[in-house]
Amino acid sequence: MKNECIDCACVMKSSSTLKNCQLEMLENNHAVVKFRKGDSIIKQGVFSTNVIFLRKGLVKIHITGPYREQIVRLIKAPTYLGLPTTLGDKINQYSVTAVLDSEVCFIDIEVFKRVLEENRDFSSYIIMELSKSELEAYRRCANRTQKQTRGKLADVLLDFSDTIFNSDEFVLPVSQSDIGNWVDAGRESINRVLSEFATDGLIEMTGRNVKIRDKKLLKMISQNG
DNA sequence: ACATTAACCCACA
DNA sequence: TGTGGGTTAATGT
Repeated sequence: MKNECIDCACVMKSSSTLKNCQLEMLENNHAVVKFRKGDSIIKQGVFSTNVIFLRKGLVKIHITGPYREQIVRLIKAPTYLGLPTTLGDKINQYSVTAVLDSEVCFIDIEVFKRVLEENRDFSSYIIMELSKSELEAYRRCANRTQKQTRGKLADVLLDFSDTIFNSDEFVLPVSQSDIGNWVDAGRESINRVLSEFATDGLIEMTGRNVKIRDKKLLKMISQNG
């Protein structure tokens, strides 16, 4: 068989525990697809029979609420996508859109389930991931309702810096109105607070280029709301 | 909400 | 292949 899946992060962190026949099963039932930024990877409301593994890139998960589009989270490779929506319901409960150019691997749900059944380590790894993700969602939920915009925006900037880009200097991958939809604020508040941060010397901003100048203070703002 | 700017597409040379 | 114009989305106030 090709060794695409062995090197592929599809089986990341569990490759050692997957038996050859299981790898082969994945190998014969997957498809690698590239997406340009802005492309839709999963559409809310559509029937789905695939689990998706994000190999490269950055995506946003979002749902259309009663009033507007709500961005739930940004998530970078490598990670599984669409587990809750594919295992929990036949119809996708949310959308996933590429924020940067991305590469994903589609895996048939039945094959995925079979590997889950056959491989304990793999299943517990998946449960761990889902649990972490749920805890993260709870934390964000509390933050979103209780923090003020400056605190939430500080969170976002720190998230970009520490988790997503691992750098104090980065290019905002999403528009300001997207950030607004994400942290539950209007785009003009985002804009206002961003320039406020800039004049206060917390960050430097040219267009979408951001350089973090005072991370300690930013963390303070993040903690104190 | 309005003014300005940047990005994009398309026709045309 | 490059340029002008027109349109739309993003941004700043």
